[in-house]
Amino acid sequence: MSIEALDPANPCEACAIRKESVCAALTRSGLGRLSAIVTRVGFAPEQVVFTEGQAVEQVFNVIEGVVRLTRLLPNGRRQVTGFIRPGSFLGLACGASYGHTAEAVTDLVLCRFRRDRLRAFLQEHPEMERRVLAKASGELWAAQSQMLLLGRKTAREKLTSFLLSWARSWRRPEPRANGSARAVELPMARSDIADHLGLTRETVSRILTSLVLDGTIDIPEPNLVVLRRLDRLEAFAEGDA
Amino acid sequence: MSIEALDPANPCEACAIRKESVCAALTRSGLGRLSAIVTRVGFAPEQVVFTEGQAVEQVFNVIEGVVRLTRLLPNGRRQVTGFIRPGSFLGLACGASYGHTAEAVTDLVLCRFRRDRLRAFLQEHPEMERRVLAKASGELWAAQSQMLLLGRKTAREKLTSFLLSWARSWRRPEPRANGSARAVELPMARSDIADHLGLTRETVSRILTSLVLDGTIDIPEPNLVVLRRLDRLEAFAEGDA
DNA sequence: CGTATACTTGAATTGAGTCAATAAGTGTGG
DNA sequence: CCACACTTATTGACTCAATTCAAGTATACG
Repeated sequence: MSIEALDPANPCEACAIRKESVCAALTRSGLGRLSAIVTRVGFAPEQVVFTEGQAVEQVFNVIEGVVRLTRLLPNGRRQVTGFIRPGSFLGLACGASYGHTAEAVTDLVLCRFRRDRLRAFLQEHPEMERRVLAKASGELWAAQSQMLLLGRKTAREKLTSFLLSWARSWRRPEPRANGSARAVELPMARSDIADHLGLTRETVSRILTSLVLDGTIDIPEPNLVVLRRLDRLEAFAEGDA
Repeated sequence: MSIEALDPANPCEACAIRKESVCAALTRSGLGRLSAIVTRVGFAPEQVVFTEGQAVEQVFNVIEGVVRLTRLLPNGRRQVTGFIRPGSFLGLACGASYGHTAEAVTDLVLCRFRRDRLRAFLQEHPEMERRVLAKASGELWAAQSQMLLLGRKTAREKLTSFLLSWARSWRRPEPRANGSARAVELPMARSDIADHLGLTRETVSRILTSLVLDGTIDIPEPNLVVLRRLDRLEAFAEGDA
């Protein structure tokens, strides 16, 4: 199912997102040794990377694409606990088994490690381990923000908060700023957004249209949102409206 | 504001909750060295241990009592991100500043460490550091479960899930099992529960009464719940009803 | 004892969900 | 290139679970 891409020499050194990833802490020689224990793998949209409950034998660093983390309730209801972007790690802060299912939203390129090997590597590279811990505490912070959102925000606050935080995490592509407007790609489906925010796809749709109607955003194509009025979005996100 | 309790000799070795805490991994001599960098502090109900946004200079191990972690929205809405019971750590998985406010629900006894000192200690005691990491990944798992609860469960499912998980975490006191019933103390206010579950205090109250009326639980006093029908509670928690 | 605080209960309201229909893409094979 | 099936997104009408607002009751406290 997964496509192996064989990069010669020292692939990690050439890695596009190294600076934003946990690997940033490593020296050239460290990167060389890291290259020895890593495999690059690709996934097509909707492919499953790992499943909730599985034993954690592999961990992944996201190089390209977006990953969706989900948890299911017995009766089929779904919560998307997060969307993971390049530079983040999958599976490191898990215990013995994965706490959620990870699926590809877009085409995906991941670095795959055997967990025990990476653990051994980290023991010899405390500078990198420190960054792993920092990422983990960032994850916890994000999880708490999400609880606040899910428990105490209205539908419009949820959606505007989401748009803003997604826009902020979107560093790479062109900000395409024509008059303070910012184009943001939303590669995931409306139902993914809904399941992330504790809403239904219909509500997500309705609120997006209402934001278009009042000129706050534009949706030239379903997966592209132009944030026209950041000030107004921020006001909505804080509930001042 | 905080009361210092001066224990002589090797206080850590005598610690009642050592077995369930991160300190369990330490040998006697390790405990001795740990004693040297720890201070026991007490807090009265409603006292603030630390505040969201403060720089993390101290970290705490909960010895006795219940701590409430909260996050606020600008307009005053509150989310209780968790209730912390003895054996858990406060502040370790934070970055530079606390991600939430910690307040005493009951009378509290904490072990206080200077963060940098504990960090140095952990570097010399990887066996304990491993337990710290395990606790952190447990926290993350709990956070994700809470997201699922907040985003995708009904009020009754939320409340019954909460009662069950609180009962499970309640290991110390007498199970008081007369006919499979289990008495559980709920030291926090209804509004704390509501803010934890993303509900209002009125809804919490109403659902508790309905559970009493159909014989699933009993509430002999406002802060004591007797779980009469665990089977039924579990069914409610899963949404099979 | 009066007073504040927490909890419960009731009635009315409403935000978001459900159900149902339509529109807009997307891809396939003839 | 077009017709068909298929999926995803939007829109509308109606419903309902949970909130809001408003008492009322119990409990603790000085």
